[in-house]
This record gives sequence, C-alpha cells and structure tokens, in this order.
Amino acid sequence: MTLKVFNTLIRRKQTFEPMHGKQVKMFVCGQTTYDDAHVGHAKTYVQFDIIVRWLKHLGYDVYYVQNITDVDDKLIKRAQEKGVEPLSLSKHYSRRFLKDMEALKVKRNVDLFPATSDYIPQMIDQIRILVEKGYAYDVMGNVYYDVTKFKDYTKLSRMSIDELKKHRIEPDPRKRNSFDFALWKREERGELAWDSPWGKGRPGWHIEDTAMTVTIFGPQYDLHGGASELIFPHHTNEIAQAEAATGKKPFVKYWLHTGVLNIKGEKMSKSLKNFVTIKDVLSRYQPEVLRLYYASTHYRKPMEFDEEDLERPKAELGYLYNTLRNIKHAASRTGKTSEEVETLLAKTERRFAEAMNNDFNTHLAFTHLYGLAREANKIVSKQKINWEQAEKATQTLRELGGIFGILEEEVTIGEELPEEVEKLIEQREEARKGKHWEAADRLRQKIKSLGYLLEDTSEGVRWRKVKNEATRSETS
RNA sequence: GCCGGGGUGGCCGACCGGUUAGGCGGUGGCCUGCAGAGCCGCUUUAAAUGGGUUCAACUCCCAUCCCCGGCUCCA
Repeated sequence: MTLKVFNTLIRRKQTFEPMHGKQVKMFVCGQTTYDDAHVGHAKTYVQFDIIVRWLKHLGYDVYYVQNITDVDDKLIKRAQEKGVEPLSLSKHYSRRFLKDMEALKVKRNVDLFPATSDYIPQMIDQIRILVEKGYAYDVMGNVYYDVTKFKDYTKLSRMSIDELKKHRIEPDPRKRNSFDFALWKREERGELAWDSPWGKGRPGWHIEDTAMTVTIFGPQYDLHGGASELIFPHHTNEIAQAEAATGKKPFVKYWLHTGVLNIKGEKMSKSLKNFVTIKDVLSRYQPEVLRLYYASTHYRKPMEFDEEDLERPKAELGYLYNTLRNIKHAASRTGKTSEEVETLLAKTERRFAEAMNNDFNTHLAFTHLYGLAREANKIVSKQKINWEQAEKATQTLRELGGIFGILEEEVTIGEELPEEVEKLIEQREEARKGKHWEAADRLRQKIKSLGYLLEDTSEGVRWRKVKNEATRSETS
C-alpha cells in the first residue's frame, strides 16, 4: 500500500517517493514572531505534525525544519511602537511561540527552528548569485528579482503574467516590472540593518526560506508545506530564487498546502485582528481536544472556527479515554478468549492506514479508530475480553491515537487513594448498605470536591480522578 | 475582473458511478436507589440550482447562483 499525496505543483494526488530512499527532508513556513500565534497557525502546524507522525509511522526518516521569521517590516514597526529592539521583541514572541508548540505536542517533531537573523550571510550569498546570473538587479541599494527572467515563474500558482501586471498598490517605480519582488531592502532610517555588497539593509521576505533550505538540505528537497495563502507570492518566489540560483530542478518535489482557518466567514489573521490565540483556547480546552478538532477535517480544506465546535472533539476524546478505562477494568477479570478481537484490530489498522495513505484523510482514519473503541466497548459489555487481548486493544488505540497526538495521557484505575478519601468511600458504602441515600449522595459530593468521581458498578465502586477542564498554558 | 478551492441531513464531516459512511447533538430503552460509564433502538437516502451523459449520479459533463482563498503583509 503506497502513500499518495496531493501535490499543489500538479494539482492532483501522486505516489509519494522521496528523493533518497526512506529519507524525507521537509520544510514548513513558520511564524513571524511579533505577536502571539493564533489557532489558524495552530491548524497548519498540527496538521503538518500529523503528516510527520504518519510518515514516521511508515518508516520514513524525517528531518523537519520550520523557520522563524525575526526580520520583517511589521515586526520592526511593532518594535518601534513599543520602543524596543526588534530582535528582542521577536525573541520574546518566539519563546512564547515555542511554548505553544510544545503544549500542542508539535515541537518535539520539529528538528530545527532556524531564525532569519542567523542566516543573513547565506541570504546575501544567494542574492549575489542571482545578481551575477542576471536574475536580479540592484537599484540604489534595493535588489529586485526580475520575474521575466525566470521562465517557469507561474508553474505553482498557475497565474498568468498578464494578470500579475495588475496591481492594487502603486509599485516602486524603480522596479523594472511592477511584479518584481524585493530580495534586499535598503536601510531607510536607521532600522535593523546589515552590511551587504549593496550597502546597509535587510533581506526581503522570500529569500530566507531558500537560503536556509539550500544551506541545510542542499539545492533540492522532498516536501515543502504551508498554508494555501502562501502559494502566491511566497512559494512562487521561493521556486524562482532557488531554481535560478542553484540551477537544479525541481527545488521541491512535493508542495503541500493547508486550507486556512476562517472566523465569522473571514480568514483569521494577525493583520485583520480577528484572531483567537492558542494560549486563549488552551486555557479552556486540553491540547488533545484542539488536535482532534483539526484532525476532524481534511488538511486541505478551509475550516470555520467556532469555539463551540470544540465540544464535539472534547466529547469524543472523553469517550475514547473512558474506553481505555473500561478495557482496563475488564482486563482485571477473566474473560473468554475470542478471535473477534484479533480480527478487529487487524481490520482497524488496515483501514486506518488506507485512509491515511490517501492524502492523509484524518477524518476517515479517525472514524476507524473510533469504530474500534465502539467495538471494544461492546466486547467489554459482553464480558468477552481477556487480559492479553485487552492489552493489545489498548496498544492499538494508543498507537493509532498517537498519529493524531491523542490518547497520550495515562489512564489509571484503582490507584492509591488518600486515606481521607478511602475512609469517606467506606462510610458511603455503609450508608448505601443501609439505604441512606441522602447521606450517600452527600458523601459522594464531598469526595468529588476532593477530586475523585465515584461510579457504582455491579462489581463494586470505582473511582477516577476529576481532571482539570484544561491544561494550563504558560502565560509569560 | 482574473486564477485556485468549495457548496452533503439540526450541526460537523467522509468515501464512492450502484455503500447503512461516521460522529456530535436530540430522543426512547437496558443497567442503576440516584448519578456516572457503557450497551441497544430511533433521529426515514441529505447532497446549491437548472440542464445533459448513463441501465444507474451526491459522485462525470455544461451552465447559473453562493461562499472562501490568492492577485497586497499573512500559517
């Protein structure tokens, strides 16, 4: 069974075959760190994280790089407003960003977070090559890329050059063509700047990614990801820079794009100021809930964000954890061996893989995982499970859940209770024996306030810890 | 305007030329003193609109309408 991915370059699904055997070099466009990241950013990063997890599951050796843009016009402007150094502002927000990525369980799968400011010499190098090869030109300290010199300029975006000539913002009159883009911007009034062959200035936006990847991966690599809004001009320009500079084609074999997250019918974005931060949502919902929410739709599809919709993945996740708990309880009694479980697990794994291999159909894959939980509960309620099978079922649930980054929390049953709670439970059992229901209910309430939820079953009383509604995220 | 992507039952959301998708929510029942958890039902084939192709279309083709993205910083 082979993995198929939708490649934006050819606009259809294609068998995934990396350039060098099982090695996958992968890059995803990261944050410009002048503010906190929002749940739209999280969508892209979580969905690519699921993709990475699946690639690793298939046995690929993935090297995943995600850049951090710390040199940027808006960042400079924000720093000026706040009266701080741009690089210290970006440092502040990139620390916070990495904490978000850690909370979302994304950070662990990223091998490197290179920052723009660490690649200035490499960028200058690449720009110099482009100038030498005649793709770029210097106009009084501003270096532009002459788009007409690169034949395949529109191959990714599929826009026509005629269309590109239309513009809504008056182009810089010094440019040869209105659609040429900046590689190097001259320092205007003492802002963040570095020395270069064209004088003091700073790099344009697009050059950092190609300077980084050429340095880290070489002239070609396997997979480049980002949100669909980046297809033009960002990724279009990356191809123009890299392929012109290195002479190697294709720069990237597979281009994958996520659909954007909307809120109230509009794209969530920092500049529209209609965003909800990751920190904000994580103060109310567990990271796994948010991850499951993103997995509930296909990565290429846009999503309409409404916080109420998080109740659904929250309920589903609760069901899955209860399933794990139920299996664990069932394993402590002796049930009959059945072929049923083995077949079920094999079937689920196969279907899950089929779904994921079809361009990462996470929603369909999840329905198979969820179906397994349903079946497991049925078997448990029929008392037909034994210890070994219970272990295997739990393992499969956790393994498949792990692809989405869920079901990673411990499930404990019958753990040590504080003496106080133990005594209260005994008292309540006494009360129940005597059918003193009111007293029993009062005791149950009291135990709950101490953090334990009681469940009466035919096999005696069970308890479980009451979780906080959300995992607190750091706020500084 | 041009270039992409999309419109599926109360909501979310898949696949596919012939399937009961699935989930959430709602609701009835089993089990319970109650609660919790789980289980069993029900929530009737829903597919933007109008044509066409076909034995058969939600699925393919053509129009029309609507939504989102890109064309400007943006995950």
